[in-house]
Formats: sequence, structure tokens, C-alpha cells
Amino acid sequence: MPNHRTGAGDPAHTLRLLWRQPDEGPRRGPRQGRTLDEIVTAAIELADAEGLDAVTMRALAQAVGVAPMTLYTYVPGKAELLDLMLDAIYAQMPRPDRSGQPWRARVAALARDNRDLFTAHPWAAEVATGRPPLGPGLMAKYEHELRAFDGTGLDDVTRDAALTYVLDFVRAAARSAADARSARQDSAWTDEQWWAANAPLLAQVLDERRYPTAVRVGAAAGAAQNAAYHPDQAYEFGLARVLDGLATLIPPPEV
Amino acid sequence: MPNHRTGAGDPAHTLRLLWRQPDEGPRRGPRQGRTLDEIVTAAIELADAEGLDAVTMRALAQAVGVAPMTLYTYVPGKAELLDLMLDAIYAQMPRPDRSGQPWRARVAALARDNRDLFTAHPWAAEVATGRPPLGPGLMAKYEHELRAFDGTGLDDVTRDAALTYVLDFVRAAARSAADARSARQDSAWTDEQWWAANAPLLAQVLDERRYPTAVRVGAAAGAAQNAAYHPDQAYEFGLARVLDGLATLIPPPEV
DNA sequence: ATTGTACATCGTACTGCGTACGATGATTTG
DNA sequence: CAAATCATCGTACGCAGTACGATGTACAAT
Repeated sequence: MPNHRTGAGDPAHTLRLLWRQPDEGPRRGPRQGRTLDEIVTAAIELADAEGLDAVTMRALAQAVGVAPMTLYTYVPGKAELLDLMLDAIYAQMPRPDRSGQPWRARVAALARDNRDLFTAHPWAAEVATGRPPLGPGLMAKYEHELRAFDGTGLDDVTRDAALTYVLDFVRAAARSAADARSARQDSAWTDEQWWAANAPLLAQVLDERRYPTAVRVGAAAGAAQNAAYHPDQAYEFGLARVLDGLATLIPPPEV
Repeated sequence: MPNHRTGAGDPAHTLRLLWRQPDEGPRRGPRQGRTLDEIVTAAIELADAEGLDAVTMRALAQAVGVAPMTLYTYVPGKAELLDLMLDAIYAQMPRPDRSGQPWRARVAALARDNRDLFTAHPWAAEVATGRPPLGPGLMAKYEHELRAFDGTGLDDVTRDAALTYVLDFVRAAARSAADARSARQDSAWTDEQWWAANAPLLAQVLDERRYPTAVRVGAAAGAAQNAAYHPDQAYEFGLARVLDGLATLIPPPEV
């Protein structure tokens, strides 16, 4: 699959699409038979159901009932479509008021909200957002998530760094889970079968005197997660570490 | 680019290649004109210089001076080639004895070693290793890195989880850096130009009353890193958090 | 020395991707 | 009603991984 990445299109055009600013001017010629939202929604559904690789311009065109090239009258190209998809799912995230809770609960909740996002839309974890889709969805998300650090005493720069740190952790965990998922789909082998196929051959070449710690710890870790990689355990362990790591920056509440 | 992933080939065949176990039996017919190591080395050099996307079977074949289809006599397919490439760069990593140092220094050093790996071979950060290349390189790496937690009192399962946590953090940081790098290469815009192109249009649509925190913090963060994303700062901040997070699991040394 | 077999090499071709280009026809403006 | 504009879409191009089969080489058996 291509390296999926946001912000790859013309910035001005992309921004106009994200904020749904129609070109003004006389509207001659036939009207468009679909809306931009219909296209974006169909693309998201396709990605949810079959993965980002399944979102080809031909497949998407078929899903909305037009010819492939017709899509290019709605969107300059696939790059801009990805920005629109991401901003749309950001916009749909829940944003409850959590101002009454302590910071640790608020940050844990923000992590959970993002984890849920990646559960509902696993493809989103694959997309590189170094140049983020600066649309209304991302803005609302950013505004809401920064609020999780209200009252922690962090300065603005550190607040942004802390949020980035939490989001990067959740994304990395989601990426691992998504990788495992797509490996399961694409490959003829399940994880269990794959490890089982490797084990006997590995035993032949693996010298326990050469790799004593690796063999012992690997066996223990393998047994603890049933031979297959268990993303949930890694997530829970990591989230606890993330919160503890942030706690050293934040003074405990006065009791 | 395809979703790069290790462990996608036949496990038995892949393992045999990783551990360089030649098929026995009578060797009839012409000898091969290249060695597997030559192929793998050329692929790594190509990836280092031009990125993983540049490692096409055609380009690699040209680099080693054979026809594209000839590569398939050395390697069953591109999937197995990736496993070989990764295990080879793992094997080359430095593994100094750090048993005299405190755990925090040892873990910081292991993070640095991995960061250096991804600096030398940025493409490695893009590869999903849910089904890792179980070759001599990975084994040596795993053995050495587990030793960083010697004397911390962590049980084997937690030790593995802690190592995974650190490695995932470094990989995620490297992936962001690699994304930024490839965005710079592929796009006609530099990061600075891209943000500069967005700023004025964004100012028009961005309502400060609607997103007060986002606008304030975003401006502060942007100023602190010169408008462009700065991976080094995020890495330093994150690594300190990672170590603090692990410290809550590990009793301080007796003085 | 000769022959048969196994194997390395490689040319051709298939499918599927994003999308450039240009023809067609529908709709609105003058 | 004519002209301008624009949505729609068929065709085609380059590039990816690699399946298939032809060609020729080097060793084993005779």
C-alpha cells in the first residue's frame, strides 16, 4: 500500500475543502450528482470494513455509483481525500465535560477516547499526520484534549508536549494492533500457527548458552500471552507507565 | 508503498534463510553468480539511500547486476527479503557491556542505540514487526537489551513488557521523524512553506472564541519549535517520561 | 566422451494502482 | 436559440510484484 500521509495536497485547496468553503462565482453547467460528504462517508465506510488498501479510487467510485474519474470533480486527488476522512472521524469523537475529575482520570479518558477511535477506524492509525488535516474536526479535538491538562500547572509548551506524548503512545499501540489485525487477514497463517510453525525449527538453531536471557524471558513472555502478541496487555502496561511518567511533572493535589 | 511487514513469507523457508542453512543435496546446474548477502546488502544500501519505496525488485536487480526475475532464485519474494534486511541491521548494532552502570543509564543507552539504528536506516521504522524476523540478529539484540534490566528486580514477564514499551516508544518517535523526512522529500513544499501557506487561510476560518485553548497553545508550541514539527524535542521529552514511568516499578538502589 | 537432468537466468505478460487527457453531453447565461 | 461552462466518464500510461515458460549451463551417470 502507499505510505498514507495527510497534508500531501495543495494546502489552500485542502483547507477550503476541510472547512467546506464553496467556490463562489456563476454555477454554469450541470449540478454535481453527489455531495462531498457522501464521498467522504463512503470512503470511511470502505476503510472501516476492508482497510485503507481497499479504498481505491475505483472501489470508492463504485461504492458511490459513479465512474472512477468522476471522483476527481469532488476531490483533487487521493491525498486530499485522506485529510477529509481523518478530519471527519475526529469531528465525530465524543467530547464530554470532565472538568470535575482529577487530571489522571481526565488523561486516562482522553487516551480511551482515542483508543476507541482507532478501534472503530483501525486504518486511522496507519496514516502519518506530520502535516495534520487542519479542519474543524481536528481543531475541536485539539481544543477538547488540551483541556484535560487544565489545573495541572503545566505551561503551554509543556501542555502541548504532554498531549502529543499521550496521543503518540495511543497511536503506536493502535498501530501494533492494526498490524496484527491485517497480518491475520492477509496471511494464510494465524499468529498461533505462525509461532507453532517457527517453534520447532527455532529450537534447532537457538543455542541456549548463547542466548540464555532471551530464551528464558521469551518463553515466559510467550506463555503469559499465549504465544501470540497481546496488544491489550501492552496497552494497559504502557498507559500506566505514561501516566506515572507525566505525574513527575505535575504536583499532587492539595488535600 | 505496500504496507511493509516482516514474517509474511513461509516461516520454515524464512527461518532457513535467516540462519543461512543451505539446502543439502547434489548441486547440479550452474552456480549462482551472487550471494544472498550481496543481495541483502544491496537492498539495505538502496533503502538507506532512497527509502523503502525505492527497493523494488527491478531496482534491486539493477543494483546487483541481474535481471529482475533472477532475484527470485535467491529469495522467494519481497516479504522474505524484508525479514533478511531487518535481521541484518539488527546484527550490526553495537552491544557494549554496561553492567557497571545504573539501570536508568542502561535503558537510556538502549534507547539511544535504537534511535541510532533508525537514524542510520530510517526505513526500518516503517516496517511492522508483529511477526518478527527470528534470526541471529534479532536474537542477539533481544538478549543484549534484556540485560539492561538486570538487577532491577523485575520478573521475566514484566521485563519483556518494559523492553517492549521502551522499544515501541523509540520506534514511534523514529516513525514520526521518518514521516517528516519523506514528506519533505516527496512534497514540493518544505514544512515551513506548508505551514506558511496554511497560516493566513487558517486565520480566516479559525474562531478564537470557539477554540481559545487550541489557538493559544498551538501558537506557543508553534513558536517554540519554529512552526515546523521538531522530532528531537518530542523525543527528549518522551524519553524522560518513559524513564520516570518505569522508575515507579523499580525500587531505588540502596545507598 | 556423451547424454540426461537439474537448475540459474531472464523476456514476456498479467493484474491493479493513481490519474492525465480528451470526448460527450447536460445545463445555464446572454 | 446559441454559446459558454462544467460534470461525467472511456481510454490509456507508467509502475508495482511476480507467474510462466524458454534458454542455456554444469554436473552425474553411463
